[in-house]
Amino acid sequence: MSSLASLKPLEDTTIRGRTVDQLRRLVVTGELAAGMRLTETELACALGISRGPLREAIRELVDIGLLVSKPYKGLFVREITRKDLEEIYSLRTMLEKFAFQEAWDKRTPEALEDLNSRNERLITTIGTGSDPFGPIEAELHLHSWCYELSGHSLLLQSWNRLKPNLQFYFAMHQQAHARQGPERKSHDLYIRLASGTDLEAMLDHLNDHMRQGLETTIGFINTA
Amino acid sequence: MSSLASLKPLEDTTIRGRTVDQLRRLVVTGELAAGMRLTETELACALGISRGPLREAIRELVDIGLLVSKPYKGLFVREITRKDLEEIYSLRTMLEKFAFQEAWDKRTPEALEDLNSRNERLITTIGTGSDPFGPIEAELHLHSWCYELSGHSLLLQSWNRLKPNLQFYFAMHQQAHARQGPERKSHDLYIRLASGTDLEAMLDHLNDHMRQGLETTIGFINTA
DNA sequence: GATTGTCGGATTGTCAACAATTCGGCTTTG
DNA sequence: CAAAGCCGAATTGTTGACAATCCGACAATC
Repeated sequence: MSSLASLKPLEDTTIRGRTVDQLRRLVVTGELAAGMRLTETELACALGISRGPLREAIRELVDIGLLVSKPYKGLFVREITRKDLEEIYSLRTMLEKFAFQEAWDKRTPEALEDLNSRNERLITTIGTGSDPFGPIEAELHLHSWCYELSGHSLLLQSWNRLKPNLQFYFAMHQQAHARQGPERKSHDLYIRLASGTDLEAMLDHLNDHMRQGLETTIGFINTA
Repeated sequence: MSSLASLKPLEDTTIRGRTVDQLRRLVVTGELAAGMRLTETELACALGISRGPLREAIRELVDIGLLVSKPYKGLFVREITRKDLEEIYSLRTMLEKFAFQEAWDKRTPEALEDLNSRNERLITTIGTGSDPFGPIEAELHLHSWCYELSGHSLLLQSWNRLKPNLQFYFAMHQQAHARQGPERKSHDLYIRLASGTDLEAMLDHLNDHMRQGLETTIGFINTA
């Protein structure tokens, strides 16, 4: 049983699946600069695939919001305005509060252990400065906890759609400020309240947590 | 200016766009029965198009949740379980409450007039029994008001993703019960509170409104 | 001088054929 | 008789070529 739990889902073998992953990575890491223009033919050539599966992959990223398609003009990497960011954060706040409400009574000891291990991983990852995007992923993985625990598949799906946009913005912000991502202490209270008995306090904290995240990162957006 | 405002966006000219529309219509009206098996080749043949654009259209509907794709086995029209329905309603309740919070201070006289006209249209549509799906669309159009008014594009997008699932279920339920869709009076209080000054009362009513909608329709689902 | 018409280049949209993968049942084997 | 291996049909995945569309700039016209 324990050996089965350590099994990781085998990597997507279809070209479309791999292309989605790769394009998403390229976008959220900023390797494809925001606003950059792409064309299907170029991309297909660069990736060494044909346009069929590429188009399907592109359409998925467009749907998520990472790419913007301007018909007959080209494909563009999304740019984030202040309004976009505010929308992302306000929707996220609401989703996460809902997730905690749904997950609250499902917090078994195992689940709380899982939460702690995610936090540990975040702390560890912040320590090692090798992969600059590791901490971002670790933080989002920590926050995914409540969504997964909620057992609400539609909610989890919404979160998974929102996540890449956050990832994208985090990386963009990190790059612009040359900073090392999330702080070590910023999630201590989050974990403590999430493990505690006061749901209302947790929900209140989420408002603060999110607002703080928004405010500390909103500075350098040009209010286009 | 007034003549320009009456212009409607010209219908999607791409095969993919039209296919998405048509497939969605077929699914939400129940013309393609829930659980029904489809194959790309069959569909492409029946629609008179090739598999390229069809695949892209399919993928969009799969993403929304109207179709489920079982690789190498076929494509299936989604089936709705009791849990699905509860998830749809709980998420919708949360989204709509949020929408009203965001839209509350934006309720201009014009906006309220718009709301009333949507309600009028719903009442009218219920009267004429020609198109059995008219009332469903009219009701969803009424509920779209708060999302559109909120100015929150991400929120509106979430609603637009959820909507077809509701539509699908409404039609399914209506067909099973041979009923004429929404009641005339069921939205009176909704409109009155939405036009009023007590946001809290509106939010409370949304809880009731949704729970009622869920309870009156949950009966015939086989709890698979 | 501003509006309308036209043309070339670029991009996306579409198609039909081909390749790869999977599943279910049958056979084989111990 | 149970379990593993194998085979063929069905389905999706992929490709490269072709067609339709759109944009921007330049020319023509009023």
